[in-house]
Amino acid sequence: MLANFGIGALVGVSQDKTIEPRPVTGKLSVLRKHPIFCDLDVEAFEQLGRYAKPAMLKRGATIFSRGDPGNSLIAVISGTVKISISSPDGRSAILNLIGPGEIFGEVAVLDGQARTADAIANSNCEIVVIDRREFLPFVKSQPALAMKFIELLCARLRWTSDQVEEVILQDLPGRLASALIRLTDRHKAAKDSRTIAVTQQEISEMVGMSRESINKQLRAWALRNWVRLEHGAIVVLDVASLQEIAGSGVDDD
Amino acid sequence: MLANFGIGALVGVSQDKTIEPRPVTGKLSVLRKHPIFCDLDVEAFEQLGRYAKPAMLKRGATIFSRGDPGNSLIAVISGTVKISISSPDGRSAILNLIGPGEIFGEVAVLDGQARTADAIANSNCEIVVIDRREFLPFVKSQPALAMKFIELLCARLRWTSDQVEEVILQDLPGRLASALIRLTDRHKAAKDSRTIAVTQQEISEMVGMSRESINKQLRAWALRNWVRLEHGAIVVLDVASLQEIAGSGVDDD
DNA sequence: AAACCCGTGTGACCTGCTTCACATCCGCGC
DNA sequence: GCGCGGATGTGAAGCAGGTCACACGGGTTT
Repeated sequence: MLANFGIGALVGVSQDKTIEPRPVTGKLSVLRKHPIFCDLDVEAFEQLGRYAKPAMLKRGATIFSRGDPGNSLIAVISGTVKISISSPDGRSAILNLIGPGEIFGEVAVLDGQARTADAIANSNCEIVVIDRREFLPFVKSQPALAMKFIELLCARLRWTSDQVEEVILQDLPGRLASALIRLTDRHKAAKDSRTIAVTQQEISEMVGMSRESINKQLRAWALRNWVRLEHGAIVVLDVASLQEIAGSGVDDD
Repeated sequence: MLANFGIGALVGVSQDKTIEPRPVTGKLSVLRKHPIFCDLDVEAFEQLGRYAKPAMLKRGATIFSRGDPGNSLIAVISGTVKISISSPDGRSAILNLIGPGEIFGEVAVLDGQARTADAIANSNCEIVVIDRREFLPFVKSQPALAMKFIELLCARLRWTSDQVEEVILQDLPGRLASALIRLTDRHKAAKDSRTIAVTQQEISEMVGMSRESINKQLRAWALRNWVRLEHGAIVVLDVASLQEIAGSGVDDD
């Protein structure tokens, strides 16, 4: 049962001595670059490392579900995690994709409320979990950290507001273009900034439109060499043209 | 000129000046209840009062526009302010309505980036403006305040995520029902919790659908006594039924 | 009271997107 | 290599909701 990969597995990982040759710090080095932690002094970061419980997840594993108590902050070491919500009738929407070196689940940890969305491993993943009871005092002991979190939350808020704006004001081409641009921006740290490793199904769920419609639009753009379609990935060739579409409701085609 | 609608009238305090012995602090008392400020000690709050520059606005006045530098935090004393965005082709979307005792514009102040939306007085308003250069140091001098802002940002994030969810997953009845419920929740402090003082045009912009469609749906519900429609207001009569619609994509009608 | 303006109410038509129903392609396990 | 499942490609048909074009009503300005 997949449920085993859930909270139980995550929280209880402390006892694994076999998997862990070096202390957690090795894996955690990806996190060192994250804006939240980059300014932390060495001792504090190692302290954090002691709180972090590592876990491996198989694709499809549930990390937490909407309504769960927000007991932990999660950082992704490798793989990607999908933050999504789903309606009773089976439709689902992807709110965010979290990649290596990023963290998620901070809202519920910080305000103590229930999780508002589901977190599911989108590929095989390596993550670390930090318990709320250890993390909150830690934040309070590091005054600068609180400001960092404020910045993080502001960034999230901007990202989410952008989504609202797109979905309400723009039509299919506009939304799709905006989404592609946001995704290239996000991954610009990666080697090939223009290649976005997502399926069309995933894009459709991020944008809130049907997979078929997305495919047709992408295809139209592929003919004009604005994008190139690959298996499980989209390569953005002409950012400027997409920005044109995203910026104003002007019709293309 | 309508401008001398008078502070007294707006604040809801009687015109006679006897009620208002002290200047700014009196107006600011509305803010004292706000979660951000309620735990502040007296001196700190008065300090804040000294930073606050009061202003009167006529309906339709622009407080800031998207792209402006985020120089100030604004608190509403009386009236309501509309946070919205608009596309080049004239369509516009309302992200939030800010009422008396609430604050807005904190994101840009906290992260130093540009404003992502427009703020416009939705009625004649009395506001106070706090400059970023005074406010940021103040926040840092009050450690508890940073945590308060974290909570505020979390709440905003939840509000905005809810919006994304609604807009992506739900159809017209669902979105409308959700919006009405959220609005009744917000105003439950007011005298009549079930009366929402918004026009149908405004609702349509919050929900991202046409005014006509909204009207037809509301009318259908009015026949069933789920709501009552008034001039510039909607009275929610049967919250449970609306929750039913909002909760699952089940079709009504 | 007449003239406005703004919010509301309502129908007829139009369209962008969904749904459905497929065919195809690619990668991967056996 | 063969088969299977997930990802992609594509057309036909339907419908939710948008757009347009009105009419009404009530409140406030002149």
